[in-house]
Amino acid sequence: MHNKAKSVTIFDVADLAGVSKSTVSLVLTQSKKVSDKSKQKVLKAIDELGYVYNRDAAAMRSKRSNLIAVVINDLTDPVMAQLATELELILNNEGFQAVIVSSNNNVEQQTQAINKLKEYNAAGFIICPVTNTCTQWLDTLSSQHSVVTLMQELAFSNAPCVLPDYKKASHIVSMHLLSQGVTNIAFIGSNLQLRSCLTLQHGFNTACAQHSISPLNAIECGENSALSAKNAFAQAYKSTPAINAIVCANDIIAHGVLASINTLGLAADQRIKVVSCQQVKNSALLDDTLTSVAISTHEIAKRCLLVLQELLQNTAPPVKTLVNVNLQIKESSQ
Amino acid sequence: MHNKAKSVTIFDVADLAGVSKSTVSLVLTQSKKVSDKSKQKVLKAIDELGYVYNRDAAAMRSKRSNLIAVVINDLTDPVMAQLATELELILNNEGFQAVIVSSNNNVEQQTQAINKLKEYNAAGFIICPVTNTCTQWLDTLSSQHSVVTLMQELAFSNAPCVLPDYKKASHIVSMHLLSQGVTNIAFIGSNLQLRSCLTLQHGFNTACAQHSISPLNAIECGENSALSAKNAFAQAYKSTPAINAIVCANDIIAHGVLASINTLGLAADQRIKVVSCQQVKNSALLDDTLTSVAISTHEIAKRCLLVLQELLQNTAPPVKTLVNVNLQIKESSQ
DNA sequence: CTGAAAGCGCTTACAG
DNA sequence: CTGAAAGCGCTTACAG
Repeated sequence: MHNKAKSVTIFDVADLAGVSKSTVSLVLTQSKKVSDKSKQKVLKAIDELGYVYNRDAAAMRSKRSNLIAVVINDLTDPVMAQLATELELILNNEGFQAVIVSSNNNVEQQTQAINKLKEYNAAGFIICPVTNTCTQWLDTLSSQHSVVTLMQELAFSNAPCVLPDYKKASHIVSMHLLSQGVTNIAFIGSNLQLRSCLTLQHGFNTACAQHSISPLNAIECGENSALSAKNAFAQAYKSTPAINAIVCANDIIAHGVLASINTLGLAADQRIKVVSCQQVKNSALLDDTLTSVAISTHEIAKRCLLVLQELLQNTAPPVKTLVNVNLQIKESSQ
Repeated sequence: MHNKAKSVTIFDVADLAGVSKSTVSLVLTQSKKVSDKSKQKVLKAIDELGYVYNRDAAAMRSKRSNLIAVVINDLTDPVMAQLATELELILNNEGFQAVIVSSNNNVEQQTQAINKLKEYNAAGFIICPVTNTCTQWLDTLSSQHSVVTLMQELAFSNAPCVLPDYKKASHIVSMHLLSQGVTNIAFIGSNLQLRSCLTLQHGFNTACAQHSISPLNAIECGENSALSAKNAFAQAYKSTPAINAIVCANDIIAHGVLASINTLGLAADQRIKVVSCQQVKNSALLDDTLTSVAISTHEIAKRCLLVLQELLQNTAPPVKTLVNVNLQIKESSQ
């Protein structure tokens, strides 16, 4: 029933307003070269006719587009969902049209989504790369389009990257722990080989070295869930009961570790101190006692926009932007 | 540096392949009226030139579009994120291009996003309405475009709606509880006036009536979080310690209620039974002992696609599609 | 400040 | 099965 009637064009608007198509176009594109009288007439006609601007036609003719693709690796990850929301808000405020797509942590889906969005003339691509994204592929894309990567760095890529200062995050939180004299300390994460996780471990190791302490073996849990972390920690504790401090990749993991520790029934003087490198908001989390590092998705989104705008203006943005992080000390590390 | 070189058109492809533009176009649109030889030549030329199909031009000329807008009210809600992901997958499989946008539970943002997507010629709109979406506005939109609403019903709207059978969900879970002889039972949710929550309460009340039991006053917690639910329940318990069963709007709420109950140190024979009407996956949730009702986002997405396709083909779909739900009995209700 | 004209990259009948 | 031609709705110089 619809789709057909859709033939109100600037021509009709011009007719009703009693001006030429050019004038209507100028009004539509916010040009100042139009008299106020004409502008009002045009606006009135647009309203009366229910005219809808056809961006496809405009983009095609002008060879410009304000579509920005936001390619998220996993929308069901709370941090990524938060980031997507922030990015959309910020992009829309700048007059872009944000288009969020999810690659579901799958290279093929990522490639396919981006190829499709090229066909829709996306002006830029903001990408949270999936784990096995190929650097060469990204570089090719980046040589032809404006692309910025997010949260996850690709080794030796030319594409500009915006991410939190993971190394600092794990470093400050580890130093905080070590300065209290803990000695048997370990790191726990869900995918130790992931680039961002390697960076966290690097910051952790550096802190240990500064305190002349050799850390225990890192603990890996199968997935990024509290349950998985709980089990992994329980396992690790069995073989290394001397452990007295643990640095977790994020709050979800820490939540699981704390639950595991609670079942141990340790005396106050044997308490195992727990900290997290990345705070994540989660409506299911109950306790607010975890020492953690806050990472501002808002700040990251803002930086990302800046880098993108530089790319679109053909100036060379920093190839890497590290966003600052903040230690929040609570009871869990006392 | 980019955006300018982008002038490889079907004309260039036709030239290199030694055929006419029409033939290239036919290949591009998957027509069968092209000989295999020509097709191969065209495909080869496309590959060599790095030609990118221009969907804007195609859409404009053909007056067809396969863009589907998925307007989510809150991407940071795990259920909605899950749903968005499922929808995208299913839509893309059917040859559509899903565009996810978030309205952040804000009517203005919702309206603005949809108006913009009209300008981009979206062929259809899948909308999770924000709480104060106006029925009249939706009906107008729906009379001009293909729109289906999701998860949240709008009173007396003409737009087709796909949602889980909330009433059945709360009914079966309440019946399960009541059949065990509980007498002092209450419902708890974060926004009792929300339409979907009213439906949950309706199923709950019906079950109570069938067992000739008057339920206690419903409990409302400020926000949909475990912490908020924990506090609200603690408060309610103080004034009504006789309570021995509680039906929660969802798992997050139930999680908070359980935490609150745990602090009470009740004897085994005084235990308060807890159930939830809507299971939500959350990586921070540790215990798997909650009796809850599973709602399949995959099934909802599938139904949604079907309804949308009917609309696009101008057949009249069911105005309301209720997706079935499944009771999962665990220890929390025993 | 306004109008007439050309053209963006495609698709679609319509002849051959 | 292929080619020539018209046109989708806009923008953009270019004259007036």
